[in-house]
Amino acid sequence: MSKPEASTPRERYRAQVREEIKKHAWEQIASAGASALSLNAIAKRMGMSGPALYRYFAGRDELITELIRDAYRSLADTFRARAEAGPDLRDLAHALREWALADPQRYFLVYGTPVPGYQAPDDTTRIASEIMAVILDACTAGQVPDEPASPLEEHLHAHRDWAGRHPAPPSALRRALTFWTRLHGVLSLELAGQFTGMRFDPAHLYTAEAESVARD
Amino acid sequence: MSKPEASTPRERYRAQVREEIKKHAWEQIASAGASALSLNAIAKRMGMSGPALYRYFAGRDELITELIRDAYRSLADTFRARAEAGPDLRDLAHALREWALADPQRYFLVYGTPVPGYQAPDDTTRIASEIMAVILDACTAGQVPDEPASPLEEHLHAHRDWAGRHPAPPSALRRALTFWTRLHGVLSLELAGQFTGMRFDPAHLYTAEAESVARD
DNA sequence: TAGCGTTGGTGATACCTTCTAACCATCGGT
DNA sequence: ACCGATGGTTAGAAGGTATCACCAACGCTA
Repeated sequence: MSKPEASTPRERYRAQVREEIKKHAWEQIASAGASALSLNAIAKRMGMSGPALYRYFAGRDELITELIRDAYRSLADTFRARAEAGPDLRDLAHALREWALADPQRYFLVYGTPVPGYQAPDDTTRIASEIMAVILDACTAGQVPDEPASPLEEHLHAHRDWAGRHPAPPSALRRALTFWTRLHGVLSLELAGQFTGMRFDPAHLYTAEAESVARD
Repeated sequence: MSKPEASTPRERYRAQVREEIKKHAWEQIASAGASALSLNAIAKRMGMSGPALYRYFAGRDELITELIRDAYRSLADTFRARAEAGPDLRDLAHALREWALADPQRYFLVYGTPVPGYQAPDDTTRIASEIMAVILDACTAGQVPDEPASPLEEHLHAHRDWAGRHPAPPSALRRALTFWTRLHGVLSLELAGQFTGMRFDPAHLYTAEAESVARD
């Protein structure tokens, strides 16, 4: 999942055990949420007792941090993979939804409720901007160079540090952000179960929102 | 906050202690998130020891459920209060953002990451539909009776149980949902700190999204 | 091949949490 | 003045994180 190559057999064993720990952690998170993750329970399921896990992770926080990192990487990978088939916003939107529905708690680990004190590791921001670059590509692609910029677009263009060195016009900056926020809006509410009870199909709403960004 | 009137002095005292417990709970949630809520810590801060709180709440879950209920009621109240000044979507959007920024963790308690097993109490769905009714009012107000309905609007109209007996045309159903999802998309990402690092002002993006629903 | 440092695993322990059980005090109505 | 309902206490079970001291086993090196 992360580092397939290891030189010595010791390191290979270590990496393998770490992966097994993470595997059990994901199962536990998927079934009861991240807040219910228990190192003790993982250890028991792996046949070893309690404190052994501390040889592989400094503590619960470091394990969760590692899972967040993996989730980020996984999302970035699926985005990049999809983008290689052509920079289409609808495709990206569909890939995002597939990825989220495959494991809702994994989505929430990345985009869900944050713990007030917690600081995401700095390399996740690098992955986040990698994701944003793919979106910016797709937003820049099908667009005519420049129409007159709206006030919002002026503002975003004035603070475009987050776009890095990407040559996206102001309108693409705005479209990339609304792509992100609109899809997250529908998706997170759907995954949170806020639509259950209402009988409509969230997929239709989702594709309509994706369309609203693609055509404008 | 919830039941100001009580007959006997005993019940009055009980209600008062319950409110104080909730007050401390909110402080704790605001500073460390809902997952870090500790009944023991609350009891200590109130000068009484441990299990006394179980005379007032059956357990941690019931306390959190009560907080969620209060949060829902608070949001519905601010919505209704704002709606009495006239059914304007921009005003509602502004009221929502104010309410969310006042206490981000309270927002996440309502719309944030759900615990897989947990079931929201059924009376929250009643409050949720009350909120939705206000939005539907505002969406129906400034609208011409009927343009040709889009496929999404047809679908929503075919499954309009969630709108109750509200006389909203198909276009209003769609606008109400996108109002909800688009604003939640910007707001939740902002509150989660996903925009920190990017230097732009989320307020501009938020008002632009509110505008996008108001004008269409 | 013998030695030995590094590494992985163990049980004991401290300290936290939720929550139950048993006991006691106090309030308020009859 | 009595007595049940109510509120509060301590003790304790069960389970969590995390540290410590100890032990075994692996693998490199002399």
